[in-house]
Amino acid sequence: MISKKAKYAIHALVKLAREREQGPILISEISQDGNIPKKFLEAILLDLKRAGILNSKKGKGGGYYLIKKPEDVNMAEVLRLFDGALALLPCVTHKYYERCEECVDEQTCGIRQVIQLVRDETVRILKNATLATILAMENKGIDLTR
Amino acid sequence: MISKKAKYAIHALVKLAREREQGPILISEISQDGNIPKKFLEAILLDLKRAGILNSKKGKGGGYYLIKKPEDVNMAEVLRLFDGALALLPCVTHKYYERCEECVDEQTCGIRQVIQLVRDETVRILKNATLATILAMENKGIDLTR
DNA sequence: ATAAAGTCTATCTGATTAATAGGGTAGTGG
DNA sequence: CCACTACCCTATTAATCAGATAGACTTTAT
Repeated sequence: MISKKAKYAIHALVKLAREREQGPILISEISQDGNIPKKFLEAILLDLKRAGILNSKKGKGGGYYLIKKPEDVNMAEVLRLFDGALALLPCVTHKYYERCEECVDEQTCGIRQVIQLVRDETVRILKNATLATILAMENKGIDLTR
Repeated sequence: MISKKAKYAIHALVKLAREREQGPILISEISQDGNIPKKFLEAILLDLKRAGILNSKKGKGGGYYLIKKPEDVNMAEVLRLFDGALALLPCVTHKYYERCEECVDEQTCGIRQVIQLVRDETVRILKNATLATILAMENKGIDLTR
């Protein structure tokens, strides 16, 4: 399961992408719109700013806005930012790699190979899922799951 | 990330499948073999017994043994048993379904659709990964990740 | 009977998640 | 230049869960 933090982040990003023509958007507006605790959201948006996805403007008429192009913000990046590795085991990640003590030979470990397959597919799908494709799906009412 | 409990469970199952011709295997042997805390492992094996995957025999010569065929025990089942839903969001699960408050229209929610895709692929791979296929991979030294 | 082995109940610690509070600081319009 | 707005920062908290441990109990083979 992804954390609420990541989920809130995605909702905020989708909103910011959808309304990116309208200038900076207030934290309080995003908060109300998405049922997200305001203070909690502040921290999330800050993280996204530090990650170079958003920027902010203070004072009257301020707020947050997207600086990356919607097609350049993918879900793999966002989930990694808030929840760390996407893989189900530390031994199949790059950045968060950790060896399993019980593993005699990592190269032939059957469990590891299965988890690796899952990870590869997950990353592939999440990298294809950008704010642009998400918006497109919502606009066109396409339902991929049917 | 999957819990240690699930990981321990898989390791124990693989061992029990590998050595299933040799009669019941002691908790303590599985424990030592896999660097798994014995008391912790006890609870895990009990869960697997209650789930109808293992059976046990008390007293001398006792221990745990597989009652399902290795090809009938898949990783989706095991992970669900210990970690609950495989999906990344509660709104795309069946058994653990929970609606997102912020979701206006679930049918067209772009985020949900992406997560649904990930879930479907994950389930597909994990259902194909049985104890039998894992053993086969280890025996033949096949490395799917290369 | 007795030793071997699984079963049950209870508890504990530490980490993490989610959230809240309250103030500090800095841009911006008038 | 000043007041307003809204971002920024620190600390704390409650709840939950993961992981692990302890000890007594029950069943079974010999």
